[in-house]
Amino acid sequence: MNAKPTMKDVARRAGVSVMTVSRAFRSDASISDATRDHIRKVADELGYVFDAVASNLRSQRSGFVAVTIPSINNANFADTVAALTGRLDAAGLQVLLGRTNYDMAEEERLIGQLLRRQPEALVVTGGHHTDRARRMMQNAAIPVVETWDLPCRPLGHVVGFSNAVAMRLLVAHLTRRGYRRIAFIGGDSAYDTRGADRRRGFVAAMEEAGLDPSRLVMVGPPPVSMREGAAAMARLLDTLPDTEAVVAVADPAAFGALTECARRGVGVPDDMAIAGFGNFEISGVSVPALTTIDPFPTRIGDQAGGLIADILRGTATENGATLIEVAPQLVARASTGAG
Amino acid sequence: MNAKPTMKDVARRAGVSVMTVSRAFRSDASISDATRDHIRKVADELGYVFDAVASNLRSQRSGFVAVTIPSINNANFADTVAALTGRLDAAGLQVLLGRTNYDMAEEERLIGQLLRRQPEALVVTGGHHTDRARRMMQNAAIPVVETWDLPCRPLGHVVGFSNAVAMRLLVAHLTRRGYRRIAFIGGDSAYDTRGADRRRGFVAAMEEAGLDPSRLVMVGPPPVSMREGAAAMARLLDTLPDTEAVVAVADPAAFGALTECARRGVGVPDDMAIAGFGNFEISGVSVPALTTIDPFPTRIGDQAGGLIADILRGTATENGATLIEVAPQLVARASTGAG
DNA sequence: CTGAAAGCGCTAACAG
DNA sequence: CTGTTAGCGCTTTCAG
Repeated sequence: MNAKPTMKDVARRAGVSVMTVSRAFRSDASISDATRDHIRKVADELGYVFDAVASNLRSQRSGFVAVTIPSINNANFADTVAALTGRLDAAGLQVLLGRTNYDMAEEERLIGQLLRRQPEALVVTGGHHTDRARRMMQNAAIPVVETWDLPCRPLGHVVGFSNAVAMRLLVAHLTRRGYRRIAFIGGDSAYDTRGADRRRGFVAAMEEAGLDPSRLVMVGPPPVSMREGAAAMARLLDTLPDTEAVVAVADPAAFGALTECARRGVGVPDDMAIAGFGNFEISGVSVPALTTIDPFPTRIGDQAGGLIADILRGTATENGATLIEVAPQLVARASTGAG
Repeated sequence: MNAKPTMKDVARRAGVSVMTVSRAFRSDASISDATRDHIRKVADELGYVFDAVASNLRSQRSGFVAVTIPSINNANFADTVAALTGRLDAAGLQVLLGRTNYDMAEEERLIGQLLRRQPEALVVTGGHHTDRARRMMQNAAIPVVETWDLPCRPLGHVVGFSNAVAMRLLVAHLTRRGYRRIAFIGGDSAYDTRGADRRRGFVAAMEEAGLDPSRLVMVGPPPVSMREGAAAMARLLDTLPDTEAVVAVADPAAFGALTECARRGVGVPDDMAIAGFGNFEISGVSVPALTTIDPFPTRIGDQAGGLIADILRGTATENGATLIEVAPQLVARASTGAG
């Protein structure tokens, strides 16, 4: 065995032309079953591996969909990517995944890298981007889908929800249950734009309810870890001990806060109510279970994937930009006295 | 603006040859700084995007490293991928990630898909593969690294540890602290090969200690969720109430077991000791904190990434296969009466 | 340091 | 249903 066999080698050995071999490796092409089976068998014997790089260049179709997420290790984004991958896989498309680490500058760099691979569509998490990143995406002349947000200035398609509105659901739930002195635990707003949106939503909802929105505990850059959630709760209990309820930017932080209460013998929800965001697995299992918001990550991925598959297949109208709102839902549980 | 500009367009506009433009987009090529700056500026004005597909075909270097992991949403694998990505990124390589869903048949399919993209190296999680997958990887004539395991028949390089030996650390820790009736909570062994290795390691260690290794609670296919961990603990408390300690196949399941004890008023560690695997964030934050094994996922990713970067750069010896053992470590905490 | 010619492996477009 | 011709956009190779 010398160099890697190409279609030419398969063609020679199978006694057909290269073009026929090419057809044997595609699903739609018109070719007799007998010929296809024969060619495939010969290819297997030779250890032939189809060269997608050459195929992509000639056909000007990469089969890639570039996807950026803030973090790989986050159940919400992972669920979206899983659903998205499933939909795209069914359409013969492959996800090219990049992680921004909650950093717009890194997102810009990443998008530049990904676009070199000639993706057929681009899915980004969030609606905040650097100007250069916006320009690159617009110039790319491919469908762009922003997710997990409802951007003010959409680049193209949108599959998401308003993070601010989601927080209102939480504040409304807490005020309905009689909580007044409500605090917010979040990350450094300079980085996590979705987290900042949630904080703004919290503040706005508190103001509308005529409550003091100034109980804000900000920790380091996102994601806010369980440990940071615990530390934030410790700070809160030390400095604002009359706080009645806490909303955390996400469930892991909320769980951390819960553990701090457990360590200090602060009863949840009797002495302190706690709510999170994301409906992570832990929020349903912890004792007590955590009230949270379900943003339906799988639905987001399904919708985005379906949209892209339709557009690339030419099925979609593609008249302007699609806006698919996936409405988040309150999940009321014991940590706020519900359930 | 018509079609997407190519190097030819940039070359014409910059008054140089295509070759010079090509050089302007690489770091090593010999070209004057003035020319490079000029070309880059022209390219920016034109909105030129380097076409990696064409570059790959001609140079026969894709810049891809294919990586398979069982699940995206798992802190351990995510940490390995993050570290790996960091190392490879520094070497100008891009990760092409695929998820096997803990399924060897899916792994086989995925590897076939990934190899068509002409990756320069392949990193797989685990040392168990279908025969066809093994053959594909061997025929690919690229460096293969198996991780998170110490395979009996390595395909090439290995960066990992013995899952069985890791369980011995846990059993030794528990017996040292006086626990005798120790149970194991794990997933359906037909699927999760690493989980099955851990179960075997548990059984072997129990036998060596002269203890009964038959307290096994197997739940569904992996990953074992928190909820399944809780259900398994419930079953255990109902059917084998004299059990003194539990080892779970991974931390989430261990945490689920812990919550079931909390719901039932079973004291941990006084009435029941619990240990997990993976040193996930939750094991350090839960109340009580969970004893676990740290498999050093970041170290695995760093080592695998460094190895590949060295090999592809031609720095590595590449005489045969490298074996890098990353020894896992016991993290003793309150859930087994330690810490 | 810069340029001209050739071709990577495959498929679009057409012809039969 | 199968074959022929040309060429995707870049880089290797060689020459200046």
